[in-house]
Amino acid sequence: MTTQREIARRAKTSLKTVSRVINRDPLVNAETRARIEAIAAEIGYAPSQAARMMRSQKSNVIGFVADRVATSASSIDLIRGAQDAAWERGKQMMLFNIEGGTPSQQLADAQLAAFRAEAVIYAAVYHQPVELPPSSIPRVLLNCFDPRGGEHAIVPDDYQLAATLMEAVLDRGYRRPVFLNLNRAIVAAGLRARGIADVAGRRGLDMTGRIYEAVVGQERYGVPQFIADKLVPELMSAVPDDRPDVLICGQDILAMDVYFVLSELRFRVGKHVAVASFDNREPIASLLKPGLSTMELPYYEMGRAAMLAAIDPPARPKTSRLPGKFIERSSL
Amino acid sequence: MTTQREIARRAKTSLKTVSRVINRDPLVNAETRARIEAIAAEIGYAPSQAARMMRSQKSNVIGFVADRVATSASSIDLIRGAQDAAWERGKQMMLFNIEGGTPSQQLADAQLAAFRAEAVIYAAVYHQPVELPPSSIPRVLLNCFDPRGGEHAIVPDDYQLAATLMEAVLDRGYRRPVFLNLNRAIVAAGLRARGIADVAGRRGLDMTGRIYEAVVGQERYGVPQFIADKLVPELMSAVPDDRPDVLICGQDILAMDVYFVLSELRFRVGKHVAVASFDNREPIASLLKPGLSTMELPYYEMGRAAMLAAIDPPARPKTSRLPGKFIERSSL
DNA sequence: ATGAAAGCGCTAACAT
DNA sequence: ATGTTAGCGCTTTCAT
Repeated sequence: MTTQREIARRAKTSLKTVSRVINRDPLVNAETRARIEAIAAEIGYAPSQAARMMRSQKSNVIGFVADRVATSASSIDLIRGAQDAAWERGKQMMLFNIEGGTPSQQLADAQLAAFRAEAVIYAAVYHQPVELPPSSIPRVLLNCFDPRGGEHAIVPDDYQLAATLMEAVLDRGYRRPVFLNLNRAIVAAGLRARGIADVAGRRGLDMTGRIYEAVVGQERYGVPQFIADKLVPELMSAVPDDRPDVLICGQDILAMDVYFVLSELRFRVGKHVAVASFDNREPIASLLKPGLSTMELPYYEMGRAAMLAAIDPPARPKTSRLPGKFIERSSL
Repeated sequence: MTTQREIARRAKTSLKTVSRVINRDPLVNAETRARIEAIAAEIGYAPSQAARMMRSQKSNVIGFVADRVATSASSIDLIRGAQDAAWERGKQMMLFNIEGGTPSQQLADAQLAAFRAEAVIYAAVYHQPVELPPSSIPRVLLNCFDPRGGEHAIVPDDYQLAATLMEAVLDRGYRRPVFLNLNRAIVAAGLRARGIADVAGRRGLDMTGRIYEAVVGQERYGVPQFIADKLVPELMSAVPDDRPDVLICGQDILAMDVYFVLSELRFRVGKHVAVASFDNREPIASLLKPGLSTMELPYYEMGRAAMLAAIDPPARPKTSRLPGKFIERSSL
């Protein structure tokens, strides 16, 4: 590999002048600059990040520790958002996939320390509280938060997502919505139930007894245990005037399950009963027939926000809640 | 950050001895070692990767350039496989997501050069030929290959995948299979057609006129254009004795589409007609009712193989074809 | 506008 | 078994 010293030798100038040119310092004679740039290009000079890190004591590295995230499809967008933001700000993101346990956690920490990472983003698979051991470098929690509120966190605004979706549902004239919610243990479930109930209440609709826990566990590949095959037939067996006119599902893959159960029962989605959901998990959402109307979770934007917060840490820890977007297809 | 010098000062020993302890060089007195290790732990010493890189002229960094891969769900497994293998071998993988074009490609190259990456893995979204500009560092192509054969490549063995699937189909007694293949422009399509036709021929079945191109384009989120809604009704309108008894789909999301079309036509999958496919794309494959029998693409193993090849480059470029695994569910 | 010198933290090479 | 010296490639500091 060629060095600045080599360029200086060829350009018959000093090391420092070469350094200035490489670092775009304007205080260099235009002609000298041109000559140096030509030589650098010719010999294929590439600055050594290691030497820079060492001398400047700045690594420009931000760690991204993904707790099982890299296994989960939706969270690629978290990674992409963070990567893109890092790139724009001239930072190098370093990705670590850990499996919950402390052993891999510690290995990741050691690597991050060795690279003198300036900050770490810790991302979880689903919106949840986490209690992490204290960290010596700035940390941003992504899709999770410190229940004691001591850390900067970026999470989806599940209350807003549910409220927005409920408004869309009611705007379209549905009056007998049922919400097939996530597992109660999941933070999002509580926030969404409130968002839905609040909007309903404001519109003179009582959701009491219309919110069910339909997603029981969380499994590999994000395929949890659903109870749609028991619950949906029950709900749909009511007389037409009591029967739900729309099934709001806590996640797209539950909606997919619901589609199958409904089809089994000879109900046609979008005709006999509407379906709406949360995630906009592609390709499922657009491949279902009819296409699934669903709230898109702001994962890409969350990834970006986390990276920006990691690069310029806010003065005091705060939690940012990012809104989701309603994606309209024909199931609603 | 503390340094080895600081440890040496406290331990009243030399820098080099500390270096030996940190690097697990056995030629150190056990007592000295213990003392140094205690001090290191106490002051929270972490070696500087930058200094190591610089002095040893070894970066231990392997680049992973993902051409739109990080957008695509299935290819997370490529990344996980590579990451895990890198980890085991003490290497740090550096992930770059590029968008096909040369501008981001060049930025990634510059970063990799700056970090003095020892090798690069170049991964494509689907099995395809690629012609890349020559690279100064060892390169491994993942899920793609150099048509001139000049580069090391890791690809799925699409011929084997199709042959294995076809054997499973015929073993189960199906005699009127139809193959809804991928777009002809896709390398996998040709290999699979041959695999299926060869196995059929060996079993006295002629696939002529039974292989269709049912996946037309390749789009965002891996949702291409399907022609199942035209083709399947046509195929299924034949008299029962001429009608396909199994539809083999080129990918799981096409299979999902086929499920919907069949349901529309009042055919029940697994009862009136079987379905099989390629990908094992979760959660779709296990969420479909009945569950989809499908050939799992060996992405995780491919990622691993690519990383191992990147770390220990083979003497001469070769193409490794990795076999897939039949995942049995009840659609077949 | 340019340059000289020092040194970031570590390990290779060579003593002792 | 331990220590000394030098230097990796760069940027900081301080001259000129």
